[in-house]
Amino acid sequence: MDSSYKDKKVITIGIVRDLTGLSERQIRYYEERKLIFPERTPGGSRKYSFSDVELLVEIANKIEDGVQTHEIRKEMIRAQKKQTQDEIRRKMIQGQLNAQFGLRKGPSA
Amino acid sequence: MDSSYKDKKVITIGIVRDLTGLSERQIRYYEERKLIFPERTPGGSRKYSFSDVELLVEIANKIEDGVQTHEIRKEMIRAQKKQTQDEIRRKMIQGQLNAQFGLRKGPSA
DNA sequence: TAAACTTGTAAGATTACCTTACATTGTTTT
DNA sequence: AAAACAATGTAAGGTAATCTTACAAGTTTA
Repeated sequence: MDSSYKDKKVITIGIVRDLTGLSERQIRYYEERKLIFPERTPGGSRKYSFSDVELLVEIANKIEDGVQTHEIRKEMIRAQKKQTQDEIRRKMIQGQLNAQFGLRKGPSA
Repeated sequence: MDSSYKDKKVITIGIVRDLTGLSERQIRYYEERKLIFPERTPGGSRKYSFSDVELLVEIANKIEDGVQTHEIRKEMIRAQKKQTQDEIRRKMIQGQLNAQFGLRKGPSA
């Protein structure tokens, strides 16, 4: 529900290289290892978001700490799974509240 | 003092074209008329920010209303001048308050 | 009407990006 | 230790994206 400019995929790989200090080779390799998922232009050029840039910096830090892409991927899946579960719980609680008290979407109106 | 991702110049002209619906010709022309100021890569490619994209949409709307770039530029300069004045006034008032009461930067600490 | 405004289009050149492949160095795994 | 894998560099050849300049054409302004 945030949906700012942060998640819009509009940055080409050259800019990402400059923003992160990583090589294009590295950026493409992390995609190959399924750590990052750029979109593509009709012509095939990669497009990244600012969120992607942030993620790449985190990845680079872990790599520097000796963590392998394989490990990083597992961590990411774990974190993503947890977040999904949290969202489900949150929605369930919201559902219970609505059922009990018939509340509206927000405190307004 | 905002300085989010919104003002970082990271978007190439093709993406701006897609985001705004304008032609590259138009985008470059509005630059020629000093309505927009992209940065450049070392190789010479233009780089725009999300703010630039928003501004281009506003420009496009005015153009559609029959306003000429010349007029739009005058409006922009006027608006910018006003904003500068507002900032000066705000700082002066802040200065007076600090002189009178010796307040800190924020309500924290 | 002449001049300026706005936009399209084309040409030719250059930059940016793509994929594939091979090499290297270090680290696991068998 | 040998083999396999991991991470990265680099090179080649090709395509996409962008750049500047110039001319055309319809519209608006002076």
